[in-house]
Amino acid sequence: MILTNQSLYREKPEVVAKKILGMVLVRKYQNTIVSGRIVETEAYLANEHPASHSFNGRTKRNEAMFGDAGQSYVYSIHRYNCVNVVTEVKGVPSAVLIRALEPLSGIEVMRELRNVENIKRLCSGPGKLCQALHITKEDNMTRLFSDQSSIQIASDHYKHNSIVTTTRVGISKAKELPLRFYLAGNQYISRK
DNA sequence: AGGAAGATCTACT
DNA sequence: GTAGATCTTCCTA
Repeated sequence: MILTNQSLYREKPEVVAKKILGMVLVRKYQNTIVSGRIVETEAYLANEHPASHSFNGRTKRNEAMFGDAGQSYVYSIHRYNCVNVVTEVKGVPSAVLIRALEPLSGIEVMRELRNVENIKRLCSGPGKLCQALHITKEDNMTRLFSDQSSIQIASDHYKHNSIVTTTRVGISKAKELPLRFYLAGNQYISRK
């Protein structure tokens, strides 16, 4: 298991979205390592994209998207949180939403935090995986490539299946764009 | 100060 | 499939 380099995230979000598929999201939570393989992502492009949070300019909420590549952007929607990885250079507000994980370690902790037994339902959605890994607004703007951070993205050189590309989920604008990616045949994605 | 919208999830039918 | 929960942020007044 090796940490990722920050330079990985300086590329376009649709490139990063595919690169981090198959990598592992690692959370240090109360002396336990809670982790899962990233099996589903979505790209949100800088500016001019009506579906992106950054479309209407910089606000307190989307501040992290304007920051440097490789840091987290955590936002809340209804009663849940979702976590993104910021991409491209500082000042360009693009990001990749992590939509689903295949649980790897700390599964009992996930079950407690989620109050759900079925392993396929622990992390099969952006709000669910944040609950399972206890990711909150406190974790906004965490450097995911640093070994100092309590949330990281790492690689275990897993050889994954081919990547399926579809339209994004749950948004009302620009929903026709093919910017959602997931691992073919994986059982832990949020939907087909 | 109040209201509306949202990159969601669960529990029903 | 659809309703309802119920949080944060932004917009308007």
